[in-house]
Amino acid sequence: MAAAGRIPEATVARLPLYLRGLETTSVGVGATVSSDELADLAGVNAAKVRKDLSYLGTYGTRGVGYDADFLRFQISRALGVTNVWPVVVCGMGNLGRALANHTGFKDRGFPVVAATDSDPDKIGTEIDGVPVHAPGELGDLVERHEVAVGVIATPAAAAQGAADALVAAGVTSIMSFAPTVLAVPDHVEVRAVDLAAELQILGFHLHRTHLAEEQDGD
Amino acid sequence: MAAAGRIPEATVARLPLYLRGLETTSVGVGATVSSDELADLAGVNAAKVRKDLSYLGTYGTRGVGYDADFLRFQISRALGVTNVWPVVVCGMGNLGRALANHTGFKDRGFPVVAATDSDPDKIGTEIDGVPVHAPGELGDLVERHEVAVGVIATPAAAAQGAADALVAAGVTSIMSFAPTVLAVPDHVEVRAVDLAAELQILGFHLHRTHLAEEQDGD
DNA sequence: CCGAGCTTGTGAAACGGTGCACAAGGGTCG
DNA sequence: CGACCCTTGTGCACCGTTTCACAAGCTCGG
Repeated sequence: MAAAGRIPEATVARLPLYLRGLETTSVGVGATVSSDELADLAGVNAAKVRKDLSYLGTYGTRGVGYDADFLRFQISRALGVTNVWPVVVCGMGNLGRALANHTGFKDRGFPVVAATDSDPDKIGTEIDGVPVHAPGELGDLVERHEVAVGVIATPAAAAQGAADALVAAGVTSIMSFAPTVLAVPDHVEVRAVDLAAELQILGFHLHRTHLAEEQDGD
Repeated sequence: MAAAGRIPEATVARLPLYLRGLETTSVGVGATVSSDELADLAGVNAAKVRKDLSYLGTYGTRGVGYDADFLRFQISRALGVTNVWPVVVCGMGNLGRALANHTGFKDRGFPVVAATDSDPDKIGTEIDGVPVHAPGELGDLVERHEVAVGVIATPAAAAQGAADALVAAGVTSIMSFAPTVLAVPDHVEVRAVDLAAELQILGFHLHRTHLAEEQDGD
């Protein structure tokens, strides 16, 4: 299996979990992890770990495991974590503020360098150290800070406008929390996170087990 | 295809999107939607819409489409949206506060009735109308408010403790934002949302296209 | 009442991902 | 130095999901 062939999307989605696992456990230099241990750290099974890592290259040693440090480096490299991708947050409501201040972003190479909001009271201020600008300045902001990723945390009604502005400014990666479908060109990648939808999926299963219990119990 | 047979997990995950689509477009009583229109509203393709809806039952009319109101009702019923599932938020940091105040939750049947935090300054206060309690009171809170869903928005280190407390209190549905694997019994369903991991997936593709451009361009 | 036109519902094929099971191969100890 | 142990890497079968393609079936106009 070639070192840098096509990596399946499902594998890409798990690489951050492996990396997280390797980084949260303080392993000494030269220490090894087995696929079993890494599986526990990431919450998947060992077969998947081995198959996933095999897409990156042959970095393990049979009978021993993976050198933790080396593996961390290789996953980081595959993910491009060596780069720093500046982020702009559109919409500084409750969620936007929380995201702008989220330490996990900066820690993993995604510093929030600026934000936009349509509220005149917020424009020109700094919220938790992040300067808030008018939506119209998005193009400037992207260019000035070499923004690579846009996070949309506006109300649903404003989301498409924000997306359009981001795309116009040349941003090709968008993470959207707005409960809405965004229309963007093909070369732009959108990851939509609908928190309420997520809860509704939990609700579906709750509902199911409730029904089953009623039918069963009486 | 039976009306209430097993619904594939992938379909369940899309039902909230269909519902969202139907609710955000103000369709008159008696209006119909075609699978094509609904596909646009939900951001999927028409074939998937038809297959998904066929798992719920035969609610469309050939040559016409689906009665929008009736379909909305049927999807709601399948999802159990008629029920209200009270939510408790563990960890009132930036993210927890944003979630507790998220209107999308209450609007879709998931009112945040209480929160916990370990900060003594917050315990006993109300944040945006949500009373904050000590983590030790979780059991009481769950019982008193008939909490059905726990949202974990604590730092990673405190997440397992919060999960344990929720499980001990009888909660079987957990949505976790902590970048950590949670160990829970089999009957407990966890949906883990790692926001930084999400960005890293975007970063991977950014990295990829950057590499391709470099190799291509010079 | 019939035919044209449209949209659903659904077999069936294609696809991607998962998990098993085991050969390959390095380490270790006697 | 050889036998044993251990863990990786991977071929393969399986499964859930997606997509296609088309028959079934409804509506409407003539």
